[in-house]
This record gives sequence, C-alpha cells and structure tokens, in this order.
Amino acid sequence: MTIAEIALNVPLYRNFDYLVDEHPQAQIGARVSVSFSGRTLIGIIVAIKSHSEFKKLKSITKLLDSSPIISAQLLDLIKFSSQYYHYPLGESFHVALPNLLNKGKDPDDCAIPLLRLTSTDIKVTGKKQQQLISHLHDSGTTPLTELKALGFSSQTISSLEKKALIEQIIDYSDAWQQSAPSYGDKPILHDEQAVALAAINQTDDYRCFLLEGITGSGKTEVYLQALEKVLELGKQALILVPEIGLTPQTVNRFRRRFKNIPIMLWHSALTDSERLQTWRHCETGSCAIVIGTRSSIFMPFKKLGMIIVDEEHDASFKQQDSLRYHARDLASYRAAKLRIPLILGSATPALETLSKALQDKYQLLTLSKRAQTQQSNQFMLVDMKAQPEQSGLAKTSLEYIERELKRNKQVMVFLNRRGFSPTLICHECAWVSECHRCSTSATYHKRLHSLICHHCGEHNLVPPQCPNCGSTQIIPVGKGTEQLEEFLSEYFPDTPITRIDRDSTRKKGSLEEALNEINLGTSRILVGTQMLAKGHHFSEVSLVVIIDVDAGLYSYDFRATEHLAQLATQVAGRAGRSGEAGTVLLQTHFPEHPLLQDLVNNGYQDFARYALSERQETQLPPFSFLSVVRAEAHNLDDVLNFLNNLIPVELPHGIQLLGPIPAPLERVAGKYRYQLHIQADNRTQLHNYLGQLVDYITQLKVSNKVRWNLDIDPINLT
DNA sequence: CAAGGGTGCTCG
DNA sequence: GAGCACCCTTGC
Repeated sequence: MTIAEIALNVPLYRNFDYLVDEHPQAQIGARVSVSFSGRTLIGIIVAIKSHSEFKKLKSITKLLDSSPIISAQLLDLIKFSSQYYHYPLGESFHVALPNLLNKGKDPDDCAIPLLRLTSTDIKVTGKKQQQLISHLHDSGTTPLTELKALGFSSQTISSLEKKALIEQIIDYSDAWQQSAPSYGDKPILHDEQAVALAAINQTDDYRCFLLEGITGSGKTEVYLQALEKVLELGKQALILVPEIGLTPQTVNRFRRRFKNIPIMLWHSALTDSERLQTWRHCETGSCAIVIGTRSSIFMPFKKLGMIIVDEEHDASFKQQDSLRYHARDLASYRAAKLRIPLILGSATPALETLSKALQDKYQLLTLSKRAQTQQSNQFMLVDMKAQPEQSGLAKTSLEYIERELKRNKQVMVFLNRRGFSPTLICHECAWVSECHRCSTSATYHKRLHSLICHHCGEHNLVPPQCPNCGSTQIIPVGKGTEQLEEFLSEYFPDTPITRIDRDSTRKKGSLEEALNEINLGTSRILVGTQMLAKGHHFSEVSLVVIIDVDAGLYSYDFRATEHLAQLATQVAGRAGRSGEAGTVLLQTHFPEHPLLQDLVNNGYQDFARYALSERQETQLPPFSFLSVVRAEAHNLDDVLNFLNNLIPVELPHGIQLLGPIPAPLERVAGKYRYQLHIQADNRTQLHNYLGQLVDYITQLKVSNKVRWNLDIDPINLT
C-alpha cells in the first residue's frame, strides 16, 4: 500500500495521509487535489510511505503534476522555513509559491511571450517605434507585459512585428549559457573594490561576504563584476533588493551591463500570470538573473550560483505576517545548502550581520572610498535645549537653510510624521483628539480638515467646537510634515517647496512628478518622511535637516538607536553627491548622548561597533535569541488569560520570559494587543522550547478566543 | 417545531 | 480555515 503525506494550506501543525491508489506515478513535490473535511483542497506531496498511523484513509482525488513541480532543493528550503519560523508547512507552501500554482493551474497554460530584435541594426521612422527599438537594444529580450507596463502600446508592438523587425518568442531554453556573455562598458575598479572582487571570486563554496561600503563607494559595481564569473559558469543569480529599491535605474544598470543575458524582475506589482511565468523561467534555467524583493528568495532556480542581498539591513526583507521570514536569513540558509557565495551589501549593516562579520563567520569587505572623488558628508548636532524653535525647526537650522538657499542649493528637511499635527487639544478643557478604537490620538490633517487615525485609518471631520466643553479654541499640538511645509513656505515665501510623504504621493505618478521637480531644480526645499530616505539620489541637495532624533534615543524598542543611525546615514547619503560635501543637521535635546556623539564624530561604522558592545553588555540580540508571542482580541481578559496561560510554573534553564506586556499601542482598531517576550542564550534551546510552546498553544482552549502569532527574530517590537 | 445563530470540534 | 453537528433561542 502506497501512502502520500500531503501538506495542506490549513492552520494545523501537521500533514495528512492519503492513499495513492490509482495514481502510482505520484512523486514528492507534485500537487494533488484531495477531499478534506467536506471540501476539495490542493496540497503538495511531501513524503511517500508504506504505512500510516491512521486507519481510514481517503484516496487522492487527482494528481495535478505528473512530475514534481517543486524540486528537492526548494522543498528543503520551504521545510526549513516552516520549522525555523514555527509556521505550518502547508501554509508555508502557500506563502512561498505563486498564487496560480496554489490554485492548481498548469504552469504552461499561461506563457507570456518575450520580445526581441531580429537584427542589431534597425532604423524606423515612428517616434514610439524608435523608442521601443532602442529600449530593446539597451535592455535586450524583454517580457511583453513589462513593455506594456512601460507604456508601449499593442499597436506599436504589432506594427514592428509585421515589419519583422521584432519577434515574439516563448523560450524556455537556457541558450544564454552557450553564448559567451557580452558586457557593456565597465569601469576600472578602485583598489578596495578590486580586493573585494578578488576575495569573492576566490570562493567556490558557501561563504558569506559583508560588503560594508559607504554610499557612493561602488558596491553595485562589485556585484556586477562578481556576477561575471557566475554567468560564465552558466549559473543563475538572485539579487534581493528592498521593496523601494527596484527602480528602473537599478534594473537598467544590470541590463546594460549584461546585454545578451535574460534578466527578470520579481516584485509586488506583477500579475499572477507574470509571476508564474517568471517562476517557470527560473525553473527551466531560461532566466539567468532575477532581481526581486523579499519573496523572490523562494524562486525555483535550476542552477543557482550566487545570491546578493543589497541594503541587507532593510526592514522590508522581514515579512510581517503569516510566515514571518527574513529573506536575508533564508538566503544564508539557501546559499549554505547549495555551497555558493552570498554577498550582503550595505552602507549601514544590521548589527546582527556586522556581529557575524566581526566574529569571522562572515568575511568583511570594506569600501571606504567614494568611487568618484567626493568628500564625506559632515554630521552636526543642533542642541535644541533653550533654543527658539518654529514648527520644529531650530533657529540654527533655519540659518543653515537660508545660507544654502542663497548659494542656490537644495535643502532636504526630514520628519518622520505626516499630517499637520499628531494631536488636537482643547485650550479650555484639555480635550484630546483621541481615536475611539486605538490607544493613540488622531492626527490633524489641515488641508483635508480632518482627524485621521494613522493606525486604524478612521477618518472624521474636525469638530467645529470642542466635543467636551463647546469651546472653539481647539489647537494643534506637535508637528507633522504638512505643518513644516506650511511654515517653510511662509518663512521662505519665494522658494518652491515639494513635500513627499504618503499623503502627497497617493495619486499614481505624483511621486515621479515630485522627484522630477526636484531633479530639474524647480523645487528648492524638500520636506518629507522616510520615503525620502531610500533609493532616490538628489545631486544638488547640500543640506539635510533631521528634525526629531530624540524619539529614536529613548525608545522601548532596543533597536531604535540602530534604526535611527541607519536612517540618518542613509538620508545623509542622499546629499552631496555632485562632488561637494553635504551637511547633515541632527536636531536633539541630548547632544551629549554617547551613541549620537559616536555617530556624528566617527560615522556609522564606528557607531555600530560601539552599539554592539552595548548589546553584549545587556545580553540583547545578537548576543541572545529573541522571539515574541503576540495576541490580540476585543476582550482584554481573553488576551491576558491566553498569555498568562503560556507562562510555565518552572522555566527551562536558559530561557527567560517577559510579559504579558502591552504592545506599544495597547489598543488598535478596537483590539487589545499584548505580547510575551521569550529570550534564550542559545538558538537550539529556544527552538526546542518554542516547539513545545506551539504544541501547547494548539491544544489550549483559550487560543481560539484570541488571534495569536509567533515571531522569531522579530525586528520590531510593535 | 422550523429557522436562525452561536459555539466548539475536527479534518487523514 | 471551514464545514458541520449540536444546542439554544426565537417567532409563530
């Protein structure tokens, strides 16, 4: 009797056995449809065996794949993720696989053609047609859907096709491996880059490199040249980038360099069929390089030769719901299993990563020089104590801004809070604009004349009078970007200002428009939230003001200082790119704070090493291992009851429990949120304990009254 | 007494 | 997560 063990997308920490019966060709890694408690589900065969503990087994209804759709390699990665993050295997598959595969679709049913030029020397008259030709010339073979997303119409495409100047192909061959790669123009590496490249090229086994390089030091060039060897061996590469990092500039740089090499993208804007298509190209080996966000760590490469994680410190690599994986950490598992090199690149490495590099578990490669000779930016602390301030800006900062504007430079003002003010209060009776459903105040948006809760989204018009005492004196307290913009436009009436935050860029294309204004120089002052910090280069910005540094200094989250230092350094990296050094002002009430002093005087590299020594003293991660059980429910007692139930009478040795403690926002959208911190000295110990804990939770009755989740290696404690 | 709704159990 | 049995309420 042959039995298949099947992982199903249900929230249960076990698999289910079915009889193979009339489907003897069933193999591990194939999809099946089965009847499961009265409905039909699609599952994945994870084992074939001859015996089951269960007596009355049902049979597989249908075998969907005659050969495995999931390779042993990918299966292993997903199994590992499921175990490491203590998430059910069937649900882990559901996260890792493209939607259409989860739905049982035949992968070959939805092929998307690629377009390529039929010859290298083509001239046409039409403007749009010429654009398409030169795009294909620069970028090489490109999927049809990607061209349409770039604004090329079906008409443009079909008329060129009729003239036989371009052609559509559906090609799953790995022909690119046969022809020698042709490289576009490539610069000569400076000495540090050359050292880094040599170290990477020396490896033909698993090895993790931390490429610690300041902004502008040429990390991307090292990636590009490191990829040459991989491609020459006919192997594929995965480049993981933060959500915001997948800009056309980045992609074009890779495409220009590797002209006859198929490069595909993976990000949240793809349609279901584009996803499946890219997945298939990876699996067949017809795609050589994937540039993708977090979830591309689960791509089914046929012959993966290298993984690169760019901006490895970026929080978007950590999934914040369902399977709470960290793509960087899974990348290191995958690379180790495949015995291939992994490159982690960042100007501001995460302390976890840096710590491993300093312990020689990772090889540290440093790029300290800027590729084009530029000077480093200058950090300066602005002491806010006893200093006049207007809308959050110190007098000193205003003087600096004025000076730079007179020099005809651009200025960037950074404040991580949108809206006009985070709170409205009544001047007479101290009524506060609290959100009814969350333990926070609703933010005042002046232009919309609204009170909006940034946590649950509730939206109300500003009351004409105080709801409590009827007074008309309702005043804004605290600052947001909207207020900052208003103040600056009054203070510098002749200076055009652009604000960039989620509110100002809600409309499609408005972010591009704003960025364009800045790059054309029309706009002189940029006001914005952390949207400004990532990905965009502003060459004429010579001054950056960071308004509120203090929130990051004394936070309940022990990682807050690290994130502040990363953010400040990344924001600073946006300035002074045209050759001249920029100035970065940090406004603070604590200019003597040792971590700030270190960051300002010695830079992130030094700060990070100092912050690590502090973590060691306090035995916080990476010097201990952390996980969080979170629980939420409308009824507070249910939440507390659940979490208190998880605290054992006697704790195993080496495990510490803290809680139940309220989440930083105790109530969001009407639900109470509490958490339990579980810390251990040793990873194996922690995982054994969590395994038992999950068993216990699933048997516990009160578990049904709350929504709970387990976060391994959490990166924020909210 | 049938329809409607809430609860808890189980899924191979 | 979802179907289903079970039980209780409700309305006539």
